[in-house]
Amino acid sequence: MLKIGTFFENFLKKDSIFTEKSILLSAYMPHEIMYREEQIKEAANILAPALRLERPSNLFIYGKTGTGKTLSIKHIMNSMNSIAETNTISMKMIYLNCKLKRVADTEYRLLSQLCKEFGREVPTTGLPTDEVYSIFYKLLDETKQVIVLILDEIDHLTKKIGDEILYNLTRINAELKNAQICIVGISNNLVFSENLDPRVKSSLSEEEIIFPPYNALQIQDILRNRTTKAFKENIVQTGVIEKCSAYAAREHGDIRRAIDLLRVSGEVAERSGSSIVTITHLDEAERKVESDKTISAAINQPKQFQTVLYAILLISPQKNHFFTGEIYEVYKKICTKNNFNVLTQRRISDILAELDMLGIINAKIISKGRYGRTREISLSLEESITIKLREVLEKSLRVS
DNA sequence: AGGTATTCACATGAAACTATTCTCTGAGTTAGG
DNA sequence: TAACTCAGAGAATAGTTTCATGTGAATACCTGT
Repeated sequence: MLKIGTFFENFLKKDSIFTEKSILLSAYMPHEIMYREEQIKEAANILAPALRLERPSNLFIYGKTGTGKTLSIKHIMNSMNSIAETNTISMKMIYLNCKLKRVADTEYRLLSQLCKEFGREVPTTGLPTDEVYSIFYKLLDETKQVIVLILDEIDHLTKKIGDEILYNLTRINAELKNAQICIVGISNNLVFSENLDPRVKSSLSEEEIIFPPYNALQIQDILRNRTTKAFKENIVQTGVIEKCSAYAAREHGDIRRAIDLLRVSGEVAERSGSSIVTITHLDEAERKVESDKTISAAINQPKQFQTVLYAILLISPQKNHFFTGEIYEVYKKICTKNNFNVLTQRRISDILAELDMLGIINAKIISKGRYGRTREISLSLEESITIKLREVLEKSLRVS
């Protein structure tokens, strides 16, 4: 039997192929941002008046995931905030991610986060929203200042609770005597503003910047740059970076995925005791990233989601596509057998739509003429993932 | 044959309900002066 | 009398249910030839 102590000692002795793994984590902030000079300059130009305590134009930033939007704006924010601090300018930029669950994904929570930024804790519940509004107004208007409010993933916010807050926020300036507020919205949905209240739309997008996706060559360049910093020399075999960026370019130029993939490749290589990262490791990493993603997506869903998904997994070996009604029958059986309470078909319909959104299943609404209209559903996962997922769900739901 | 009407099996929407978590308020209680 | 406790009212939120309405095309049913 392996002594666990020896294992750790060996682990320590074996030197890592990484020099600085944190460089490949998504939280890493590089000092320079490659291929985004233009966008950064443009954004900086628009926002710079804030440093002279003039209200900048509201700004809207579009671009798909992993095109450097968040990174660039944070970069600008950091430098502007530090300049404001050293020169004692009462300007402040605040970054909020509207997608984060239980942080800023509702009107109330958004406002309470803002209050918190100004050093005033607001209870998580129990207060009327109006109250939080007036607290925020008061805090804001206490001093003469310019606030730049960055709302990342703003499309999630409006999808969930509508555009009323945005309207209120854009209108807030008229009621403030001392302070001024400027809104920077970031969205990865390119047609986001289409279904926005026209008043909000016009005032929010006084200026717009579009972040185009990186092309394969740019991704390669960025990956090389990171590789030299993150790995020891000559660790990453030639061809790995090229293939990695090809993967990412295929996925609409998502640099985050490319970097993730590179890091996991390194981890895979390290775990298998290899001293170099090869293409085989990369391939394995791709599978791993993919399956980790779906499994963690599934496991983080509520019980009922998992039950529905489990029902789908039970049907899928028999047919390659099936309908809402069939799933509902199987689902009901599972529930009664295990003493879960059975939800209505209406709800299951919504759950199926969400599973589709998550990319776990593939649902298409078809009409079978005389025989009704329904979703035609198929599982969009590889077999190996399916098996793993089934095990995970069985454990989590305690069924068999 | 060709055209129209039906009809199925859900989809989609809106509103209302439920349970949980949390605050605020004011009445009642307690302990010390 | 000040401090404390505790129940009740009110909010926010996630997850549902209830009720109502919408929908695409395969079939049933006509119609006139």
